[in-house]
Amino acid sequence: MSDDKSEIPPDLPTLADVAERAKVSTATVSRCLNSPDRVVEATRERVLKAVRDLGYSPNFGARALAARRTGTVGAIIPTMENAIFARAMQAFQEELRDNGLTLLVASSAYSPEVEDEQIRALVARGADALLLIGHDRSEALYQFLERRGVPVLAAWVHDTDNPRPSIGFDNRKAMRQLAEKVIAAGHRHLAMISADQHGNDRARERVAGLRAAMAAHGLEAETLPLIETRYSIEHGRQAFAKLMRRAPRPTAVVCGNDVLAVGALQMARDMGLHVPGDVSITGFDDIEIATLVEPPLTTVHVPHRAMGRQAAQLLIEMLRSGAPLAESVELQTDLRLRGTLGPPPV
Amino acid sequence: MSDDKSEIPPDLPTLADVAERAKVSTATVSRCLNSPDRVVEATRERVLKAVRDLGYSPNFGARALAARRTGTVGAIIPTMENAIFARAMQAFQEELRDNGLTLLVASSAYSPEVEDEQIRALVARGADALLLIGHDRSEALYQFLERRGVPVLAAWVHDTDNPRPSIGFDNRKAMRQLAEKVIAAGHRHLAMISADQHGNDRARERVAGLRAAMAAHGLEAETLPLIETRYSIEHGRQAFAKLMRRAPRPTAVVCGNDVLAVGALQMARDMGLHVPGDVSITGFDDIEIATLVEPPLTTVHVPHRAMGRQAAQLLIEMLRSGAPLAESVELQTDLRLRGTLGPPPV
DNA sequence: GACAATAATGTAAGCGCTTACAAAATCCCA
DNA sequence: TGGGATTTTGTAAGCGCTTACATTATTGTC
Repeated sequence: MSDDKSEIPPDLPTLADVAERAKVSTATVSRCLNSPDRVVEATRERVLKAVRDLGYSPNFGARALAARRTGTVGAIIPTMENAIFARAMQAFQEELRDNGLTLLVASSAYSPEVEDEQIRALVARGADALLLIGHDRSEALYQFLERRGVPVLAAWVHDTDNPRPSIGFDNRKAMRQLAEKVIAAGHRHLAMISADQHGNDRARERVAGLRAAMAAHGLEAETLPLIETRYSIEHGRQAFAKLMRRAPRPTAVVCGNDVLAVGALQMARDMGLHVPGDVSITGFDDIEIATLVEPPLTTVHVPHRAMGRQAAQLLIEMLRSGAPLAESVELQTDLRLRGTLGPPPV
Repeated sequence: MSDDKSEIPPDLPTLADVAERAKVSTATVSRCLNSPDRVVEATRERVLKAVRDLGYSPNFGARALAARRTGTVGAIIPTMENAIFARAMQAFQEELRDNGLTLLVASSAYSPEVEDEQIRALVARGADALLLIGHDRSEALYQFLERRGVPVLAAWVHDTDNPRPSIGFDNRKAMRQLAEKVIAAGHRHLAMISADQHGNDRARERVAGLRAAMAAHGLEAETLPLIETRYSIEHGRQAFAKLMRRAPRPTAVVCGNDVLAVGALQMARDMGLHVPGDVSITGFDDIEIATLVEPPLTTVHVPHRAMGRQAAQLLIEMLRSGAPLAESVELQTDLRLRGTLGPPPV
């Protein structure tokens, strides 16, 4: 509108300018850039020189429009604020980059509605493929993505019951293994702090894993004290305090992830409770803070980097083959038994 | 090439389809979507209904090509692996989103070369504007950006000597304030662990801040034991161990950021040194881990969220006005004096 | 009620690239 | 060395949208 001292639109060189300078057609220039081996060397060099001389770089929109793809992959993660997804995203991005693709990240704040919106936004922005966390989302959304031919890969989960492609691990099994150790340590009064299970299959599976272990050892899984709360240290603190007011007081608090566990640990310290002497605490994820706290956290180690890297590889494969289906990949987790788990107080 | 069971390109509805269904021209549909108030209500409703019925959503490439902008803002941060930039980026993204813009993030791994490459990649992807960390980069790069008319904002710095727009704080002043406290506590043998100063003005300024404080109090700033290392807990550990072998042994180790400080703290513990009894340690940034460690870290608090949010606002303003210049904004940091700083051992 | 001003809509020309197809150049071997 | 096979290059038709400008409808004024 009001163009005060409106800059003159910096008139950038186009393909045609390069073509003219190199005395070839635009098609040849395009080939030089996209499939160099379909052009004879002498021509290619001439063209590339023209590109350099002019400082040419292709117009993204035009390329996307003509090629009907953008070379962009989207990822929607629940949060960027803590380290849970950071490492995997870093690896994911590196691998994409090595393959000439760009990453577009958005976060959903653990809200299915926001996630829905973000997915549509990323697709509208031209994401060629999508990485999502978990499987839990509406059928309508999956249809929308299928209709648009956007391949989707779910990370952080491996669930043989779900046919959609995924890269991840079996959350239930992993939590169950950990829970077995907790029970083996002698605990009978367990409690859990979890993320909201709504729209979060990882959280649900982890709760189920704990319950399964309890049931297998004759503990009443149905009456497990369980608090669902947001993923933050502060919420972990509060949930822990609430659980400690229960009677009988839990001797072990299993947390759905490390962030909650660190909050619990802090609150235990503030309440003057000794860990693991008075109460044991476990986490899930094995992010960096797990080893920073004192005592270090007993948790489930998740291979974040491998998951990120392989996620990229799978997605690239899906993109190449044009087939929306890929085989799901299961990664293994392993237990990290550290200082916060011990026998219950006598 | 080989199209095994190649999906039929899902033929998505276009603007023209919507126009036909709503019995209007494509121009009117476009207006409904981009400047709804330039269309009378009845028409608008008819068009929006057609949009809904058809499940239409605009083609990104076409829109970018025709409108000569993409609605995308790029950010290049040194790393995604730790929390230093996470919170600010989260706020940045939220603010952009509220204004209908999308964020494209890349990381440079603290390498100027990678950063250069990433900047060009983001611009090639059609970033309309860019958020970068610090001012340190080649003149050629700035020229490239200017030529393309891409507004750039530097975050994490405020340096009145540098005319380019920025949002951030005075790293030197902040570190100096902290150093004054360290010296006031009685320390005479200081040491520092910093990030590589090359291509990192924040690191440089922080070192300068410490030196300035030392000089002001008659300490030999030139002989300050200084180790430059990568930003990771492990590197912080190693650097700390090395510094402790110096004679005279430093009584206070000032770290260029919290990640290094936490590594130092861990190593102190492993070496059987009491903090702050035997040695004081300070950080910079005040990220979450600062309060998780024991004792909690004395550090400089940086207003991450405010920086991220305001960065978005400034960039939006630059985009709107078309003017590549904006006034730099200085944010205030403040000291968080916690458990890791005490008097030197007697 | 006529006419100018203003608002709403339509027409159509690109935006800069990719790619199917056509044409030209080069290669290979009898 | 001729002529088909193959490689290299050119021609030109879009890709789906925005927007300047033209046209038509509506409003207000006297």
